[in-house]
Amino acid sequence: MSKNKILIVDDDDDIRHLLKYNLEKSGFITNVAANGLECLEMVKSYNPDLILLDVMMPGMDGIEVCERIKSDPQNKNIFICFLTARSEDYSQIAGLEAGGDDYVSKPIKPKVLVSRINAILRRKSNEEPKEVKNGIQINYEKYVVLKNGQEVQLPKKEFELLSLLHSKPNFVFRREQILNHVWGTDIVVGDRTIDVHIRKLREKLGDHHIVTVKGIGYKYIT
Amino acid sequence: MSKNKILIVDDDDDIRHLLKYNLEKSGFITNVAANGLECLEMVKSYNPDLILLDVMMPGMDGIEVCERIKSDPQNKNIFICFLTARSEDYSQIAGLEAGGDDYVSKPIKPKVLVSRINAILRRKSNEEPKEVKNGIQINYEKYVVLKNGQEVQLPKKEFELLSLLHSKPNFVFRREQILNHVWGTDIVVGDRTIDVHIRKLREKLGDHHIVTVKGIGYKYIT
DNA sequence: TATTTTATACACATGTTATTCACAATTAAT
DNA sequence: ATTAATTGTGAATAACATGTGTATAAAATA
Repeated sequence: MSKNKILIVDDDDDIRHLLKYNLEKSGFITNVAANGLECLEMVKSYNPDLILLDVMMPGMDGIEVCERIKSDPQNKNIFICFLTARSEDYSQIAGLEAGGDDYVSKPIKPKVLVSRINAILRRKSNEEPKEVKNGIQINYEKYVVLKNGQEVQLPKKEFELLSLLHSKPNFVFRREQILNHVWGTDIVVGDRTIDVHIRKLREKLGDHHIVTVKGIGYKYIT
Repeated sequence: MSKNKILIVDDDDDIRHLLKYNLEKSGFITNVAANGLECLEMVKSYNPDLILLDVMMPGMDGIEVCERIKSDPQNKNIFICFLTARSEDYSQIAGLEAGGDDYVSKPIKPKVLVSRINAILRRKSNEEPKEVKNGIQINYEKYVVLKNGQEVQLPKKEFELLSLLHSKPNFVFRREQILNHVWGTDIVVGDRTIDVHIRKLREKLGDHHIVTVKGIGYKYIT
């Protein structure tokens, strides 16, 4: 795999340098642009694999830039990751609709960013649709579950619980393991909490997906 | 059994030392790597039995490291245990799909970690002879017994009892040994308890697998 | 703040599993 | 063959784990 080229687009000088420094340290090839127009030009000349795109910029904002890039089919395999301030909730949604592939909230933690970038690039290389297991498919980006193609919105805990079981079908997760991952090692919840969430999942997805292994835990079966 | 070699991979210095200290105190041989690349090299030179692998690392993240390791069939019996923060994206837990065998959530409690590691290594030593013995095969992950390919769900005690006998075919386990393994040294049960469980196993699996050795105990025959 | 949704708690119902026990059957040794 | 020790068996019960209805707390949302 050749090294991945990343284009950093932000009007803030410090942020550009911070990101450039960290990403190069992590083995990426980078280039920078200070505004939307520069960015559009760089896309042609530099041909990046991924663009880190600030949403809020003077002149053309990130969303518009994204739309313009994505409107050219030639750029369809350039991934775009928005950089957003935590407060700008709207831009996140709008941005993803505009064709963004992910977003990272400021303040940016380099470690988080790198790992997120790796995730995006991994997704790129996979590209294959997520596996459907026993009629259930999980979309981590949208945070929804697809049951026979139908979107089902699950509350956070239920989603996480299902994700966990679904991630390794037929593997029996011990209650302790489930607790550690969905609730965390320090948080203490009652004995019946897992059961209740399992019940809700069964109500929503049907009884035949999650099997109880008495004395041990639960498993998602295929 | 020779001591088990554990490779600790984390970019955080403190965590590396904490883990190294605790694991060595518990009798493991350890070595450390600070990032994915180092890890890959250590895999070749150090040949660990188990890798504790941080998921979120700058540069190559844990999942990618895992994928690379597992892609080499030579490494198929190296166990990988992820270290994950609870907050991390669940798509990352899909690391289990990447071939991870288990995971531990941060913050890491040394005792929990050690016991988890022991469990993994035990599983390893059990799993290696994944052999079908006299038509019966045991799958520890799924917690099921395969009788001529048919899955049979056994209650916990029965499963453990069968596992024990099955682990050493034709070896006669004394009743006292069985008691220690399945029930533990402190728990006291009546004389007939073992017999009753043996009976249930025979009912479910057929009479010709477990043989009574009068005055001594039982054995699983092949 | 009011309202709705989500998460947890808890008591109890239910079903399963583990254990006990009295006695029958088997075995090995005398 | 008789005996003593040991194991098998059926049925009862204890112990336990999980499911469920409902209440309440906490969090998210309007």
